[in-house]
Amino acid sequence: MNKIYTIYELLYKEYGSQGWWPFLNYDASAKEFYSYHPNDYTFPKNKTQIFEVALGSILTQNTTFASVVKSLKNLHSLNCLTPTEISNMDILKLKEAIKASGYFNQKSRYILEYIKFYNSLNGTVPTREELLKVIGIGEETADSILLYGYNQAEFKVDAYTKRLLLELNIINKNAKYGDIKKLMQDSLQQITKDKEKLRIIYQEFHALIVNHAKIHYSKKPYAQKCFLKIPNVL
DNA sequence: TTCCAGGCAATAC
DNA sequence: GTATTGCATGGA
Repeated sequence: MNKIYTIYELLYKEYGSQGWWPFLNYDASAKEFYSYHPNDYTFPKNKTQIFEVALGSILTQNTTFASVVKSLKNLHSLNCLTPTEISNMDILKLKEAIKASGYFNQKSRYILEYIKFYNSLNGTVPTREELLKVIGIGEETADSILLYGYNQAEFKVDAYTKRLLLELNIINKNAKYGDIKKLMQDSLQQITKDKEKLRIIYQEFHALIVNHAKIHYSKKPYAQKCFLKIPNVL
């Protein structure tokens, strides 16, 4: 009788492993420039990829990842995907490179603020509290960096998560980010206490919600064909 | 043309 | 502490 876990199982059964976060493919023979890695939970492989997650997490704020990929491609073609290289860029070139992701004035600043913070870490894992002090890093971006960059068991809530749970009458409309995050984590911690298993579930679950919501919760009226809404499914 | 996208900070009450 | 507003491009 754990509705949240039931939703996870149903989504996983329907869509399978999502393999988030997508990473730049350094293999020139690869079909996609940015690729997902279903059923492989050994990512990120190195510091470069951890930084890539943070960069993508900032760029994807209120934007589709397809637009983010354009920005990342631009940065890659300029050989500017590392903290040092980005710091040394002309600010106007940086803005131009990330333009496709929108809010380029704000996001260019956010990226530079994050790099300052990132450098101060000296390779250590940041805490959520520290991340939230960085200009441009809110709750979702912090959880995104921790969950997908540092493989920490921090559930990432987004607009889709709230919309889905609202539509399924599991939360009410004034539920805050922290309320929803706690509900998800508390529910899933009933299934296992194993931190590593939890982070994998959190990683897949958020990605599954996004995938499902893109299909059923993007256009109003929502949930016309959402299989989770069928009576007695949950 | 309008609507929305893997949010955040600043400001106003 | 909660609600509103500006930020911006790009695809459907």
